[in-house]
Amino acid sequence: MTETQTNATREPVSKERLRLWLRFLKASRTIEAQLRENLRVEFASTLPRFDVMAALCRFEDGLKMSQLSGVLKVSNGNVTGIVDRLAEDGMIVRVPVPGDRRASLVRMTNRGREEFATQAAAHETWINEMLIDFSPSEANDLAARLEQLDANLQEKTP
Amino acid sequence: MTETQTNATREPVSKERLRLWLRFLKASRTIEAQLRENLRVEFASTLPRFDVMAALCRFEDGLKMSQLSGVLKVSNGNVTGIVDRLAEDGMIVRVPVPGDRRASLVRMTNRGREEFATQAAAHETWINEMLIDFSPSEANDLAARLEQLDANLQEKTP
DNA sequence: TCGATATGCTTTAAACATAAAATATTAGTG
DNA sequence: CACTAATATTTTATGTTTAAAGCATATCGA
Repeated sequence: MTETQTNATREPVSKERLRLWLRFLKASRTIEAQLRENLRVEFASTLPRFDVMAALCRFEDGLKMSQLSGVLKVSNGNVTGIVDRLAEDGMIVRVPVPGDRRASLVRMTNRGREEFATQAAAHETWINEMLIDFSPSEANDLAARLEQLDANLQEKTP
Repeated sequence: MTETQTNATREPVSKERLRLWLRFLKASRTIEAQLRENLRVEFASTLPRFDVMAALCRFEDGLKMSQLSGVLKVSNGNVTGIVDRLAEDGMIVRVPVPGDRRASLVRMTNRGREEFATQAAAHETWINEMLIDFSPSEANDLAARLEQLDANLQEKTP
């Protein structure tokens, strides 16, 4: 059975969707590259570090390593290294979990929260400048659309 | 001068744009992760390998290493390794350039073209399924919008 | 309780990524 | 023709990322 036949039994393939993905990916990479550069130059930091701090700031009670890698969609082993370095820099701490000697909670320190507040403000400004040609309401609409997309994708691959 | 003052002299920061970026990034990562997984499972390959083959298929006459890294926007040294592995697998070949003993053209082999055709068809199907809740015309509109965004971003940072 | 299995995390191996140095070749200039 | 600069690529050093293997600990059913 060929691909063409497989598709024919389902639904015609839309070239438009492929095109959308290619544009999507390109824009995403352009913005990410700029953010990386900005973080490196302004704060001697990286996007993964920023992401980890952002996640931990959203969850005041801390997150377990596995939860963290789940939230960030990054591999388990990867998180270990990033957390190691952030802990060395005093931004976060590992706290033992009372009932479970395998796990540890990762939480922000006060110093980390302070530092992140500064970085987050700058980050917001950078994004705002890069996406300046989206009006707030257009941004809102598109954000909602993307949230719906991601929700659908998540439920396809749990 | 503080960040806040800088913003005040320009334009109020839009929370909506930040939200848009966060959704954008999340969806992008979800899709990319799925593509990586699919390429790994179905074809024992990776996204960078796919990207190189896609670029070489677009340029039938082959590309020099430096052109390839330019098209893909990755560093020169990086391409060397990916091309080495693809060449080992017989997907591509390095051809000496007649007038210039420094350079070599990288081109697809027939086997590589065949293999890529299979992978590209699968790739298109995966994307089509993941973006199924975008109608072709909505996909078209959004793709155009993103192309415009990326063009604006490029001209900001040449 | 005990053995199997699941969970939480770290370590490891391979691929990928960048920047900078090294190598080789070519082109231009006096 | 020699000297310099430019070009094309690879190598090296360093670091990131993922998948999978490896420990340690927990949980659950017989």
